[in-house]
Amino acid sequence: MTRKSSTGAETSKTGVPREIAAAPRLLEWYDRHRRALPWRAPPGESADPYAVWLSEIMLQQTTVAAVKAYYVTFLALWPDVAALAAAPVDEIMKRWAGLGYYSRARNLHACAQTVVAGHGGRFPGTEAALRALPGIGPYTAAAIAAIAFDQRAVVIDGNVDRVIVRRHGIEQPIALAKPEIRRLADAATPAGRPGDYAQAMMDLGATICTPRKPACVICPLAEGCVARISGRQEVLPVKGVKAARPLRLGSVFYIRRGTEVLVRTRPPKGLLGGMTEFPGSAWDAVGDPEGKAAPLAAIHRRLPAPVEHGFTHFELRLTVFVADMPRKTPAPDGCRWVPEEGLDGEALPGLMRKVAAAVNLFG
DNA sequence: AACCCGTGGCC
DNA sequence: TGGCCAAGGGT
Repeated sequence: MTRKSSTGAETSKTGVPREIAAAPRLLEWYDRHRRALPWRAPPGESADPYAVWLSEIMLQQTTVAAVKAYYVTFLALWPDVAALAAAPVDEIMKRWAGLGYYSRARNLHACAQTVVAGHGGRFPGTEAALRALPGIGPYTAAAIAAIAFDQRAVVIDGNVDRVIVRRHGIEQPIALAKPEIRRLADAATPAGRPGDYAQAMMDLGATICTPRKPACVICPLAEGCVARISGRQEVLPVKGVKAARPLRLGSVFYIRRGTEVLVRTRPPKGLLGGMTEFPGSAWDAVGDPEGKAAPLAAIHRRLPAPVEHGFTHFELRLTVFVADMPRKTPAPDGCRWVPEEGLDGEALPGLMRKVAAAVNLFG
């Protein structure tokens, strides 16, 4: 007979939690349907900790599709942790440009240097030691320990959250259910093939137990899934209350000197930390509609349409001003001239690429 | 604990 | 079109 335990976990007639029995089913499915990804070792081969680490950092809050090309480039430029540690951080920022969450790039470099200087150039093989490295949090430490070092670690990412919430019919928002999710994930994690199990959960979440329209009909874990049985697979997980995204305004100045353009480097920490930008005003509720924040006194033309960009927690609308300066105009303090042709090679974030594109279009 | 931190693709 | 979402970490 079937009953519910106090945690809400389904139990079989033997009293064994279904999650334990589910692992072999999941691994069998993984062996047939695993995605081929550039950072994955072939079946049966052990993964390179450096490759696993690099991919996991890039994949933090970032889609597989966006990561692939960056990963291939990084691995070609810096094939091992020593090479990455020896690279100038500016070069890493440039190659990271466009991928977002730029503190990851700075931490990537810091982590590589720590591994070289403090661990003899080899990644530590325990979850606790990995967790102590810059840019490696609970998820990434567990993932590397499991995938690269074959250790039984409880790997919980957004996919695992979603799969477990559905499988157990948890009706609370994920943020409130974290402790229970952790308990259930721990109970479900097998001792054998921990890396494959972790990646199987991610593949399941990415291809079958997707956020929208999950493909329960072909799901290897459909049996015993509370959400599936109750028809609530498209309702769970319940979403939490989202904070409103305020609008911030500002100005940005695209100032040319012949074939060069004026740029500066943002402070190392905070939004777009360490990245290159065109000079401009602060971003606030008021903005700079008249272009008073111009770094050089000049005749500026205002582009007909502002550049808009969505960040995680606010929306930005930038008024773009364009000016042309005489050949020998010196760069103001904190700014420098760079060839327009070389902008692609700068550590230019997506927002600033939008600005450059708007200038090319209108000005 | 609650914010802060990018970007592109999806429907 | 706009809100949602993606292999989270730092503070």
